[in-house]
Amino acid sequence: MSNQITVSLPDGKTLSMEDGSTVLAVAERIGPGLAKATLAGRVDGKLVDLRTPLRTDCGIEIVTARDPEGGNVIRHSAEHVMADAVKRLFPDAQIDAGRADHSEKFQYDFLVDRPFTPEDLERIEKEMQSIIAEKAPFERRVVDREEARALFRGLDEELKLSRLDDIPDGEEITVFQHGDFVDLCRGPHVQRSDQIGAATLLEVSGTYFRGDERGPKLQRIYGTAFSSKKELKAYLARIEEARKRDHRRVGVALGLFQLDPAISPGSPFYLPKGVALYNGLVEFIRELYPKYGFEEILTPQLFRSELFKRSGHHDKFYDDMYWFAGADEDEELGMKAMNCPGHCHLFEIGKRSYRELPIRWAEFSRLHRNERSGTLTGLTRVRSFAQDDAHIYCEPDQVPGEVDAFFRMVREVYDKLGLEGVEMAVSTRSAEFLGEPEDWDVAEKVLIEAVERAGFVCRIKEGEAAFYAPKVEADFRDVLGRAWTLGTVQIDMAMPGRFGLRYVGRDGELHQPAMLHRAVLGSLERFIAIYIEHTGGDFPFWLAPVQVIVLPISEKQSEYARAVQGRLRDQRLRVGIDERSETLNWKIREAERQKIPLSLVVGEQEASNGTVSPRLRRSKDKIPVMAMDALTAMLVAASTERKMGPLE
RNA sequence: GCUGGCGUAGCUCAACUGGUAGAGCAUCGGAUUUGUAAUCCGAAGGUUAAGGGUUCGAGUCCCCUCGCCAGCUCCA
Repeated sequence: MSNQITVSLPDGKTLSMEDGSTVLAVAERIGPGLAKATLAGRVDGKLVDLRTPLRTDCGIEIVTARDPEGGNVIRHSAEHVMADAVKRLFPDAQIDAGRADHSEKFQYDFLVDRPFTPEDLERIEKEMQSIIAEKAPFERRVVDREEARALFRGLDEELKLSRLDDIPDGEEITVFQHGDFVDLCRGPHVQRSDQIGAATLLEVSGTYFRGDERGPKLQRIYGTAFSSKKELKAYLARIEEARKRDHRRVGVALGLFQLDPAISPGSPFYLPKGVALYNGLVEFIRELYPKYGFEEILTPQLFRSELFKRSGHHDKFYDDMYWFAGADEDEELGMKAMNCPGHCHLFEIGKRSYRELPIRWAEFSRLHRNERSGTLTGLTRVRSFAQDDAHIYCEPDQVPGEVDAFFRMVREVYDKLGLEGVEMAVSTRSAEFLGEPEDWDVAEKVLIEAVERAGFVCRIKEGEAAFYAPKVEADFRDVLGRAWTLGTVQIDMAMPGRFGLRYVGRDGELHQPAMLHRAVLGSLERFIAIYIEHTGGDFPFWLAPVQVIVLPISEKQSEYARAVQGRLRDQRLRVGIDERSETLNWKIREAERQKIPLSLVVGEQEASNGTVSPRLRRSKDKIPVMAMDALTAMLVAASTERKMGPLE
């Protein structure tokens, strides 16, 4: 029994420990300070509870609050503390299960006879504070199924008994206890409750047991916890900043769009400034298309359902589309929800030769999808949208080159937009897929290799692909650390076959082309929402709805100010003017609030010598007065070369 | 769709346990003619989301419709 195992530490040192020692014991051997700070361990890269006995030689890292995983351990423990607090205050409540999710929140579901009120949350939070102050140690126990069953039966925790039954035979069953509260749990957990430095409850919402609408209705409480009050404060500040940047608020404040869900749910009404932004993005992509070999096409908005039967959408996507009865008897029309069926049909209309491949067809048409009402959110989830969509038909051996070109375009576009830190995620086939498994293996491999060639970080999302294609998603993390999917490229395994697409090859025989779907910005609506929140409305100069505003100091300079505006407008710049009888200070304040990149102050001096006094957004730095000729040339260059700032 | 929380002026928000619907910004009018982030005065703006009910009296309580927000396979 007293065999020794060897554990190696991150710094290369090794320790000889008794077989069955815990992570905590290792930390204690290293030093008392580290032992005190220990929250969990990483054994051969895998997160484990600090009480788990070590049975074999292994590499160990000690997880403390400094480790990002440490926060998750703290939140996972705070979740138990919250459930404990609820049980103390509401002894009849049944516990279901909790979770520390990826967004720095934790949650726990309860079966109670009435919904929790905000006052209840305050009481629960207070109770949590006293549990934390009790410095209750967390204990881990391995139990067998019968013990666990007896335990939760004794506590009248029926939901928990049901959860227990979900655990497959042969799997180790562990429970964690602190004070009198015991829960079925894998861990890992903190040593004592006071390692939860700061915790607060955020909101309550309803949910269902196992997400099943027919099952019991539960109450879910959300909270968050950190190792220190300072971190909690920073988190709350981040939430507040996100709230301020909410595109629904900023979009309306900047006069970009209006939403009227009562009149058209899930569809934006774009105002002129919003259209400037929308068109600016479309024109940007459109301008790059010749370089990347794309041609734009336009296909109908309504198709007979025959088309969607061929594409498979009538079968797999029916409820997500809008359908109409046509004028002819039995005619069913489907509103365009995606461009690909129309593109495939267009491909098959002509006789295609290998000489014209790759065919790269792009389309910016508006699409309509019947999204469930509860899922609609601002511009991020809408029923009416457009994509910078394109489909590529090529010979199979041309696929890797096309995927490489996609990544080049993604990089160019995101760079100009100032989007950094994009990661790629390859989704592999799910249980339900069309086509041959061997073809999928090849396609998945092509995508992974292309991501690596392009030098992006590559993650794998097992089983997350759409039924017809493995895909790569460009995941972008915004300034607040939230991840969003932007562009995507997919290799279609189904549609060329379903449409019977053929081209004449070099050998004179008919062959089936490979087909790619790709979008760089993805949905323009979603992109605009994300971009508003990322930039806070501070758009790059080339994209700003109003690029320049002219600010005459008094009405005496009106005429000159209009001349300045006219001259810049002649160069296709978007230029406003503020001729109101307000102070200069007020006009500048307004220009700042409207996030206009450049203000041009014109007073008596400027008017008399043909100059302007430039003022950059968010900058107090003095800029010397500039002559109109020089300024005009500079602004035109900044706009056409798509620079971030006007005077770069 | 379902669960919970909500819905007051164009926007942001007030209105004690049911007792005369208010403020700031925006808008309009007037004064002011301003040199780098808030000039002054005044006016107008509401069927309190729609409908129904309880009450002497409803923004407030109840019912219903519409809409918004958060969440809704992913595990103890």
